Amino acid sequence: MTEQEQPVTTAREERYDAQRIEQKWFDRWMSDPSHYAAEADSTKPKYYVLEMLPYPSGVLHMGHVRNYAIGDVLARFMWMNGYNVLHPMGWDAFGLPAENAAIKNNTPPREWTLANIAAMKKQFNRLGFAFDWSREVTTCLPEYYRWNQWFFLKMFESGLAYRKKSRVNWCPQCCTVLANEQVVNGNCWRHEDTAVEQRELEQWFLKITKYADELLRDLDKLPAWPERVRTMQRNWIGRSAGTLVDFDLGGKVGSAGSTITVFTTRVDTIFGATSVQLAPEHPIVKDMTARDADLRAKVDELIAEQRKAREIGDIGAIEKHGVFTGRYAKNPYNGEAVPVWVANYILMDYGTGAIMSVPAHDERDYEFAAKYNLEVRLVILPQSSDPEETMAEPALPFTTMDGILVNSGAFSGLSCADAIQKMSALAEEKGFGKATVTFRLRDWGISRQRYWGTPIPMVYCNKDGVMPVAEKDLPVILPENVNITLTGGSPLLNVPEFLNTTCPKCGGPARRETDTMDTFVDSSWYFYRYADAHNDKAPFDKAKIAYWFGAEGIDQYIGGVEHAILHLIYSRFWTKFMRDLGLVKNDEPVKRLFSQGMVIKDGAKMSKNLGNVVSPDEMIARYGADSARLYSLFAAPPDRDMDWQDTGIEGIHRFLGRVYRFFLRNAQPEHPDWRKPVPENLPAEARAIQRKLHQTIHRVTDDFQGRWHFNTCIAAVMELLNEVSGVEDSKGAIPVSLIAEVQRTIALLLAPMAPYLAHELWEMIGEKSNLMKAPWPKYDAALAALDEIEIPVQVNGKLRSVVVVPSDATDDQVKAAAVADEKVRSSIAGKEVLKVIVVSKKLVNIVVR
RNA sequence: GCCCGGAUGGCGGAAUUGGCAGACGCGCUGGCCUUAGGAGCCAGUGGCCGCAAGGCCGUGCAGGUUCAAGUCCUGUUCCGGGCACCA
Repeated sequence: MTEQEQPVTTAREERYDAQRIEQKWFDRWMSDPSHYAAEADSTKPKYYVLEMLPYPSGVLHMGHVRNYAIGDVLARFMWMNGYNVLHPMGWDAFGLPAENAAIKNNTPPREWTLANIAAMKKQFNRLGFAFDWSREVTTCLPEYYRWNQWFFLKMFESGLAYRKKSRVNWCPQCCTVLANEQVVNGNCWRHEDTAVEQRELEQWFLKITKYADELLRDLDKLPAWPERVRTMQRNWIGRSAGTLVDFDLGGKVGSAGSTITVFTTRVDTIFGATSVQLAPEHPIVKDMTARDADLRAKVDELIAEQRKAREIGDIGAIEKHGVFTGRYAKNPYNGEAVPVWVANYILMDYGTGAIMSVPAHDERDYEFAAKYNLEVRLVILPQSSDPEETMAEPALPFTTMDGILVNSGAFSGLSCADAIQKMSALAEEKGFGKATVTFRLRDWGISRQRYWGTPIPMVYCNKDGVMPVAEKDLPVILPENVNITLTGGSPLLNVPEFLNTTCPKCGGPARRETDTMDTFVDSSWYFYRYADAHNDKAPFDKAKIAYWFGAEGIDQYIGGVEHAILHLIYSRFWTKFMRDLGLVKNDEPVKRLFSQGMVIKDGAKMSKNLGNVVSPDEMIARYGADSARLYSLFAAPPDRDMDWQDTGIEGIHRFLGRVYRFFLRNAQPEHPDWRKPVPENLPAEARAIQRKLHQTIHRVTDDFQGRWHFNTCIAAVMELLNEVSGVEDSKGAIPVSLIAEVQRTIALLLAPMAPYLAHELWEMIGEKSNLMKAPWPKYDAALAALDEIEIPVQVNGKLRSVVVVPSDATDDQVKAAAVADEKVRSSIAGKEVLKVIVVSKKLVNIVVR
């Protein structure tokens, strides 16, 4: 039998053996450590693509595979398009799980973490991710965290790092403090069923609020970020413009003075204020309760309620109530004395902890006033284009800004917006208030009472007080062989050789800070370190940052939306601080951000509890890394949640098998025509293949550059394969040179997504160059064009026929063909043709009656 | 309560600019090949009516704009996410 006549079988040698192929290329790639390294002094344009660094838990999950597959595809695509690509990877290696593991397995956190890193690195490499390991960053190593300490000292010098006693969120499971950002619905973000407690502790804070305005404003500089993320950050920063107004108590109550300053966004309603409401923890309340045990008991109850609600995480759930203090305060606008209350719905940590209560124009105040029978005084009436509505008695509470002031002295008749401006100006002029802006954003508390983190480089001297460690003495090394317990307080308190030190100023005995830094410090600037990972003189060299970051930062950052607030707002803050230090020129760290969706199975996020976890190792063992990667790209567009289906990856694996066999049977690199150009004037069958080929290049390239719908890229290659899979039956009609072009192109198009198989195919067709950096195929519009096009013909908007016309047919010719079509004629027979709409090259619609 | 997403066959999804709804894959059905099949190949596969040709219906729901709507507008339901006594 000749080769062509052999029956279609999958003999042993024809089977797509992913393990064999992948092992072969794995060995080759791993033998060259600089295989994926960015070029040092390149004349090529740079492209910095980054995926968020993982926590080294020791085991990769499918979410990782998906996240890093997306980044890897992009990096490889950019290489093929001639860019100098930086695609680094590192480890977010500090954090509590290492301590938990230490307790459980009696393994030191460092050992445990480094072993996990080694294991995960192996998995990453096995998946074929093109990471430049020469720039690997591991945040738990002193060569990295010394720069956390260095930045901390710089912040301390600039007054951005400060210490204060404050009420903090305390997770009893973690035995440490949490940042506001780490409290989710009143629970710990790591222990979703553990309520966060409130404690008073001395803490280090970073003054992120200094940049609140800029962090908000510069969101407008980030059009290539998902709108969702920008909105979340906007809400988190929570800018609110309003007015401060002093209400006079007519005499000192205690040390907190005789003035209650309220914050309001609606000073225009102040003539309707019928009480002042204080937060239970307001300092003036303390004064007022000092000699009134009865009042104190009631206030303590309010405090307890608030605390409880905060711990449950639903502060809105408690019923509003309060207590009258017996005192009155003077409204400076009309001189009226209004009663002062303490209420459980007033928060001490927003605004000034005091409000004016305007029941007629605020929902909460209305609810409160109704309960205690406080006066409701209407001072705004509606203004509407409808005269019926204008100045009519509105339903209460009337909270909109579209209104006119009444009963407001000299301000009556003004619009709300005008009144706010004029009344704020008056306050400033008379000295009883001013326009102001408050933020929801709080300073970032970074102290953690844990061992496995960056030591805060400060010491406490009895003589000199709080002193920074000298820069030359960095790093402050985290000691090893520490007994780790979760009993509250840092394990470092029990390490005398760490704890006891000398004062940098006087040389006398001093005690080290034992708190370590929040691990979000580590991830706030790690991506700069990749540009100069081994610098031991500075966090990085400015010139290298200037090259890789340019004016706008990382070209493409990819990660989960769960970091939309925490990591990304801290990183933006850190960049602005570094810019002010003169270290970087970019205002923002990340130009383009992409948030990929989660991996779901059986309708839920994969989790051990639900038992719906799919192990990447198992998938790789069964189908190979290419199939795992390709399926994670094929199952859904990358920004959407992806539903994992075990049969889906089988389908992808079958597809790769079909590709492999198509090459196996049709590659003839020794054929004299193999490298010749494809002849012109191809027979129809060959021409169809050539057209499909160029259409496919077009579709895939478009999707890679534009909307990143890798699922349709893969579908396009599948269609191409379906189109050409019949060539074996038509030997002769298809020129060898065209088969060669098809095979070269398929290898190139698959190279970013399924690198192992693509490299094997590239070799099978006799190519010697490095596929990883081979030029991306060019599409030829003329070759992709159709000779004839199908035009659907509708009658009254319903499809009735399809006519085939030459692709250069005029609208009139198309119309003529449509009207001449037999099916069309029979469906318009006996009816009056009102109109014929011809959409060029698209469609004909005949409107009849 | 406010702010973002989303809803398309049995399933994942496609339709990029208002112009043939269901590409591609899974699953299913039938066939081929095989000692065998968890391999491979071919064909069919939105629903309803019909032997067929063909017809009617169909993108969460109710309206609207248009020659033409999954796509635009108004309202609404459900699902997911974020924020939330924020003054």
